[in-house]
Amino acid sequence: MDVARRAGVSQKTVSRVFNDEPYVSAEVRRRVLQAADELGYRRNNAARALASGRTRSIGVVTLGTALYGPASLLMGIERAVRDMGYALRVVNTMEGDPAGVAGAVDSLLDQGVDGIVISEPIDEGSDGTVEGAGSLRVDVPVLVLGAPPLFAAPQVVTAGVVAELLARVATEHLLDLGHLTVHHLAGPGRWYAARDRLEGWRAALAARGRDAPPVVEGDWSAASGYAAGRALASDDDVTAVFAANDDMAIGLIRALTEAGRRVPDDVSVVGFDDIPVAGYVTPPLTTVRQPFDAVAQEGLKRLVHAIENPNADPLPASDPPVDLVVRASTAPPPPRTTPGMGDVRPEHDLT
Amino acid sequence: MDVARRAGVSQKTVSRVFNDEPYVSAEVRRRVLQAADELGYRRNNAARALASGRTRSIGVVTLGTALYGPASLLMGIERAVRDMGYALRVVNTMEGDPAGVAGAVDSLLDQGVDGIVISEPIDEGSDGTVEGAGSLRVDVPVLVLGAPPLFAAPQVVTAGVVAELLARVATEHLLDLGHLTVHHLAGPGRWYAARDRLEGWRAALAARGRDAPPVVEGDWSAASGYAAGRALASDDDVTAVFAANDDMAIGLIRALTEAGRRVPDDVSVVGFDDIPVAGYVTPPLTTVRQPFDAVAQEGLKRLVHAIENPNADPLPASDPPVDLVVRASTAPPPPRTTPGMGDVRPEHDLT
DNA sequence: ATGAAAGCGCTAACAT
DNA sequence: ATGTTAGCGCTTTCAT
Repeated sequence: MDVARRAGVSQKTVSRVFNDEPYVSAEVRRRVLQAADELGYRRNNAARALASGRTRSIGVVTLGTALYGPASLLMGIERAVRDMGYALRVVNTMEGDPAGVAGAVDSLLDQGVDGIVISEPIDEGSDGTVEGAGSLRVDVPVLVLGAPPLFAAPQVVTAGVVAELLARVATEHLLDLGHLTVHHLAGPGRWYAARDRLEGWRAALAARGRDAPPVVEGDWSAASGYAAGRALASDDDVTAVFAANDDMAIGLIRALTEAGRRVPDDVSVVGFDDIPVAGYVTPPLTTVRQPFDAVAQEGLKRLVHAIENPNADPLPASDPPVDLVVRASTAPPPPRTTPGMGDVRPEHDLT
Repeated sequence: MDVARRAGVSQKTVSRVFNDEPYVSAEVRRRVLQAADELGYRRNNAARALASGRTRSIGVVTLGTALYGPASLLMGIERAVRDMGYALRVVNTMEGDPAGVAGAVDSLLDQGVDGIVISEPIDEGSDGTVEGAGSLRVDVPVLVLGAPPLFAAPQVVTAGVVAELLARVATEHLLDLGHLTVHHLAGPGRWYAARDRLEGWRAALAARGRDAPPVVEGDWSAASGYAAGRALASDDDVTAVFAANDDMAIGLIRALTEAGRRVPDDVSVVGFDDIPVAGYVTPPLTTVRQPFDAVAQEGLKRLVHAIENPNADPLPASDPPVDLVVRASTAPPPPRTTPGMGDVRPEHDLT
């Protein structure tokens, strides 16, 4: 090619310079670099991929929501992928998408990627399984974040199953405050993320020998938290609720407050995520923070290891940090008195 | 190639089948498809890109934050890109990144993309300009979302400069309620998104002949809104504030409330974005909603047009819808009385 | 330390 | 309606 001619060397030598291979004299390297610069040369990735069989890119399958958790995780993934020297390709699977995760993976495979990240998948089949996951032939390593392995691939690594631990910590915080039990406002059952939190809550209660009250299921939205709150407010036994995300917690608190149940005086609420406004709503929300960046980095390190060392053993997983943020939405339970309504005092306008 | 041999046709015919080109008999098409299926064939994108000179992919440069606005826009872009039949590559520019937008664009160009989307850029240079934007040679069409054109590229199209309009609507809403003027809690001045909103606010005031009070600048966070609120609370002339995003509005409201200024009775607040919890904080927030999906779709349609018709005129821009969501954080101003503190009553715990 | 030759798997341009 | 012939711009392999 032109750069080679201009520098008076062979094509291969140019290739060596750009790939930082050894055995090029400083003088030749300089000439090549200069020629390339003058010509505005940049190497063609398609040709590289074709010749080498590697694309140096990683594909990620996400849910296509701007929810704080998934969006934060995606940003962490982008950063981790770039830090590892790969390019990132993104495909969303909207909820209700007929093709689902399998379709997204297929499209990534079509595009050509060296590895795939599946971020916080959900069940899609009516039978509670990931659509088509079994039938798809995946010939690159896969990293599943926040869910069990889903595909038969040369190497499947998982990371970020930390939600269960965080849910335990959140529940224990309420128990430690003296609450006899903790109710749970769960996310949609089809989300692995929701089920992990549910399991953590259940485990924390079981460890203290407490019965788990019936679960209320929301859809992550504040509106669903509000609806749950209206139902829960009439039950005086409810003194503590662990909500599976902050949005629902905020809706829940609003419904409780409107029903005359003060937070945290009458009912304590813990959220999940620590969204940006969590410290500024009324009352400031006690919540747990997910280590998105740490999870993404750790997962990617292991995925790239699997890509670059196909026959080596997978890298071991390590435990990410846990971060409980205690604010003002949690307090010890109210003193046990004769049943009856507390002082009902609606404080705020409705919409 | 194997598929061709197995189907007993030429390589070119296989190519025709997979590209839906005309002039293949139904019979041959069937045979080819079957052979491909049996072999688990999928076409190699690198080879396609190399031979055709097109990658069928679009790169997007984003800010790498999980803020609701940018994250929503990114999701809209992904969807739009996929709908147009392209693959999406993502590169973030973290704030403070020395390479900045130019570095991200460069890396996209390295990867090989047919077009580039720059999503909500910010100024990076200390002199208030986009770092290196001028010196970079970009030879593919560029779409800039929410900012003026930044690069000299074969075609540069912009879309989504709707923030200014939305800011006008928000400000006018407060004016219509009877407020004499409206204060503005702006986003960081380096963000075009912040400056657009500032301009819209200023224009709305100017159109009614009102003076624009001094601007308070935040950093999008609820904490910065809270800090601004403490400062504003002591000024009894402040009866209406337009915040450049909902997070800041929520922090602002908290500070006002703690200072004994009731919202909306004493001070009205309008936010920007309609984040998921906006309707469930106290009081439910009046805000404007950005048409992210519409902006992304329209922008991408025009970008793809520029990619596929290099010599044609750019498609005209169209106006996206405007959506003011009126909730309970805005009301007419309080009756003008003798100056003095209202009833100070701190209602909630601090963190 | 450098070069020559071959070929990765497609599509473009031209047959037939 | 189908086939042939060339490359696309690199990396690989093997020489030197």
